[in-house]
Amino acid sequence: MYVTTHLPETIGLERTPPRASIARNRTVTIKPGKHLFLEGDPADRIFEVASGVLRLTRIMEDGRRQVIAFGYPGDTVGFPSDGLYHTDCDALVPSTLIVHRRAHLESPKGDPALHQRLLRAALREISGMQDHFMMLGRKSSVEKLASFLLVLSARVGEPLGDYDQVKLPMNRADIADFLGLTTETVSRTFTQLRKAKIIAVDHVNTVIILKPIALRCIAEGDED
Amino acid sequence: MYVTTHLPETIGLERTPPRASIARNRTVTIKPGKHLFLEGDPADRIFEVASGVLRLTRIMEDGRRQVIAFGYPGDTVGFPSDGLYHTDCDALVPSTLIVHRRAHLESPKGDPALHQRLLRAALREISGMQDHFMMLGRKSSVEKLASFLLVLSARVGEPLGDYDQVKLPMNRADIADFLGLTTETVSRTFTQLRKAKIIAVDHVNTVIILKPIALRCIAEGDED
DNA sequence: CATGCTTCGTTACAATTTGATACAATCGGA
DNA sequence: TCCGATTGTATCAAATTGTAACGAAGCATG
Repeated sequence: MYVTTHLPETIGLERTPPRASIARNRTVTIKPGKHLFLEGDPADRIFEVASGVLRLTRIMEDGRRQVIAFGYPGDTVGFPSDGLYHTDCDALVPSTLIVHRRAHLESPKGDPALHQRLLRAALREISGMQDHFMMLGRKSSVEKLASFLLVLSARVGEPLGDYDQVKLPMNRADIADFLGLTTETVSRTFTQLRKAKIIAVDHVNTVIILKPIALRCIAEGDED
Repeated sequence: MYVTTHLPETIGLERTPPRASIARNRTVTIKPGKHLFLEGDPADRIFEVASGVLRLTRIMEDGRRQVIAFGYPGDTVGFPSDGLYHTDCDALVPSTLIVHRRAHLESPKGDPALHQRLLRAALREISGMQDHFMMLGRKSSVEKLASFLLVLSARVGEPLGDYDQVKLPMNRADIADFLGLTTETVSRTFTQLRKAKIIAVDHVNTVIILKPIALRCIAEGDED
């Protein structure tokens, strides 16, 4: 999910290019469910999310899935290694992306400022992933969900009266696969936070954070 | 733990510079238990492991620890974000490191080839971390340990008769914190693999892989 | 507009894995 | 050889998962 500033959202347009034939345009739009790239595809382009939400996943042969990250506006996705993408990437909602050539990441020739920016994004990515390791390896299910909601709240929360409201474009299975839990556990944990009046859930995919401080305590494991 | 080729090992020398005052030498040595840097330190240097093994960790306020990675020869550690290190790093055995200035990662001026190499290392790092996500989030304890031993075997295994031998410079707690388990579970799982005659354990910190194929099956979750 | 289908989320209960605790065994350094 | 740290083992508790059932929401069809 990365940790960056958020840009204003715009609604994605129509034209969705078939994957692997992305034109040399500066921006591109992608519809929900459509793939931007797959694991193993040659990675000639790097994408900055301008609006929408992307989902980066890896799948094991037996079907187990890990959501590596959600790509929110301001995030950069598609870092190559050995010239290939190492995750699948698809859109959760209509999204618009700024397209960069891999060459701009690899060499400052042509656009040193862009090179610099992509490089910084890669380093931020490493740092963000290190945070997530702690989450996956050492946090309990409540701590995971609380942390997740807090990060989303900081990134894309919208004020609603005195509270903060967070829309969840992903379903429970996505959250589960992101946090290393099962959907049932995610569901049970939502209920637990709801019953403790720390959050309220509206229409399944909107969360209102009633007690942000309590949520933070839980996320960090202060007592229970 | 990263996935790269291994260089020949050499024994670390005497002089251990105090952290944060690393000279402008090209290489540096570090003794077991000594810290190369801490989370939050200004990150002016990037290090390539020439010999030895490093441990990168993050610690939560309540003491919970996550081993982010082990740094083996060929690995690069110390990628900065916002000019700071985001993990602690110390040595498990005497280690020698090649020191690079951060500037070489951030700009090709001065040494374009080095810039290129550090950049590639950062991208490999991202890819390697994505692998580890799957490990932490979606694998069982046996699968985790089997995967771990296989990667070590591929990276630093030594032939021993018909088999492959792996030395473990880290203790059970390190392995546990790397895999998101407890030491007891790691211990149990070692025993389990030992009783199944898939590995043999010599002097606690040397593992002989008796059935590499069976180990791979377990690592990938083929049956049980 | 009603119907049936499907997907998704929630809940209850059982099963399993993992964690906690305690203690014995082993290893390595003094 | 002894001592302390690490590791292994056993037992029990707790947390998470698996299973199954159910209800709500969305969608297509008649």
